[in-house]
Amino acid sequence: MSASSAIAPLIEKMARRDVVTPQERQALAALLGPARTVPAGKLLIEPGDRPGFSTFLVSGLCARFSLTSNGGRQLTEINVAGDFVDLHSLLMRQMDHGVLALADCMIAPATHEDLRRLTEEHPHLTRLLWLETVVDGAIHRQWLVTMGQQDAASRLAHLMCELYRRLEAAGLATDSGFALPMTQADLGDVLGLTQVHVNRVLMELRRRGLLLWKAGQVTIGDWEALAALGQFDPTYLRLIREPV
Amino acid sequence: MSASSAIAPLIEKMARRDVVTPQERQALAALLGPARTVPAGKLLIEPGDRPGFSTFLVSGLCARFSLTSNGGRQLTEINVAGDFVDLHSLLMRQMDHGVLALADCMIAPATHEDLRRLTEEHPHLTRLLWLETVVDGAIHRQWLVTMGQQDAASRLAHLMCELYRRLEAAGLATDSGFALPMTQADLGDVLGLTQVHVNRVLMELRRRGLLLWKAGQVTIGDWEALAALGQFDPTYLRLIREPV
DNA sequence: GATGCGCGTTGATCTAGGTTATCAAGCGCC
DNA sequence: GGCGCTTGATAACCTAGATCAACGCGCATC
Repeated sequence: MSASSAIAPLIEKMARRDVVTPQERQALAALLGPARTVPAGKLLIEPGDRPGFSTFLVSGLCARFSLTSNGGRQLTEINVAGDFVDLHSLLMRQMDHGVLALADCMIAPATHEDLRRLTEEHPHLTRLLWLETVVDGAIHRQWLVTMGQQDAASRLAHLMCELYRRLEAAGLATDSGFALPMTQADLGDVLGLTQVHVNRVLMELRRRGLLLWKAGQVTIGDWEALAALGQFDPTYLRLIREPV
Repeated sequence: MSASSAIAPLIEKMARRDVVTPQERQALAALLGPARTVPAGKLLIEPGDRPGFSTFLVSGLCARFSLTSNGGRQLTEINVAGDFVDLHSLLMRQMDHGVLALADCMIAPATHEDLRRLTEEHPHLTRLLWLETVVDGAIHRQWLVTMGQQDAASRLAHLMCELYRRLEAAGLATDSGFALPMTQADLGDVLGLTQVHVNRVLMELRRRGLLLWKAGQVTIGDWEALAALGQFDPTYLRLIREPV
């Protein structure tokens, strides 16, 4: 896969937000080093690492996670193709979390040296990359709101709405649903629930015809009802054209 | 208050992370418009606003919040003097949350026009401002971990540790504690708990000698025990010298 | 074809934290 | 000095979700 097609999903997402010039597209494509694959279940990035590059997700699905000393694991964001999974490490230097491949992933590195040079030479593109990390923050805030204020069913509904919209933006959803190759236990670590309770809530949503999740494939049964249950408002995903 | 002394707490924080040149200090000071005060309990920023400037907190204490349609309120971050409370609005354009003054606040605006110009002319300073928003994201992630994986007492302990370290970095803590002018109900909206349960947990921590909170003043009784209970690791606050 | 195992499903029981209500202390305000 | 309002403190009761324990099914391995 060429660097320019590898970076395509990111450019597509950025182009929904602002004009991206041919020179900028070229500069982005030039960032990516040789791609490699990581099989499902392996780590893309170890927690605490100090990478000299940021990792771009060309294809697949992965999740940021933190471990607690009492054996817990919290997934703090799910990343889809077109996301930099640790762009913030350019500035944080030390990773505050790890990144796990949920499905087989293809990733490509962008060295911090090249990224830093880009911030010197392409201020507008820098703002667009900055926006990527800012949207990560907005997603985290939204998850905090659902964790703190909504019950298990609403939380699950909200997550499914978010994933649908984000995968759709990356051209990875169908009219009826999307692939979600993770276990119910993984999902519990996203929502702060046990695998058992995730199962019960899934059953409930299935029974009410809102959602079907079978063989790693989510089928939306009733989008309106699902969005209402999850109190889903996509503003925070910032998928609209407003130049920066 | 002059612009240069108003921006001082931000420069101090940045200088813990990287070298900030005199020209950069000057450029930062030049960002701030005339300061104004907002009394405790009022909003600095309405949710959904499209401000033409970002708001810098010169002094006081405020919190980002989101409301849910079922009457809930979640505070997603507490901001201290030296923080930009909505730097991300430069890129998000529309606010995804509101900002509430917990104590009387003095704030100063930095127009998006000036901030954009700064990103054109000061790449290194741009990276330092970018880092500010990246640390916000790291704080959100840490809160997600505590919300999803820790019980009420650990969550409260973690929050107190975080606030202590951040206020200390801003020169606003004493050896023994810090001012926390908010109600137990507010704190419940931070932790995703009810006021009643916050009260129970506070009593428990007080009984165990970890913490005393009286008349808006937190006194740390046993830092080691508190940090252990909250599983607090300050890495995510990124308060160490590592040039970007 | 037997064996194991990951994953989903289900039931029984327990508990952290929610809900509701009450009361007292502090405090500005008339 | 009394009045109303906010905040903290507590108690009684209730529920969402955790915990623990099976069990079944698909699927890979031998």
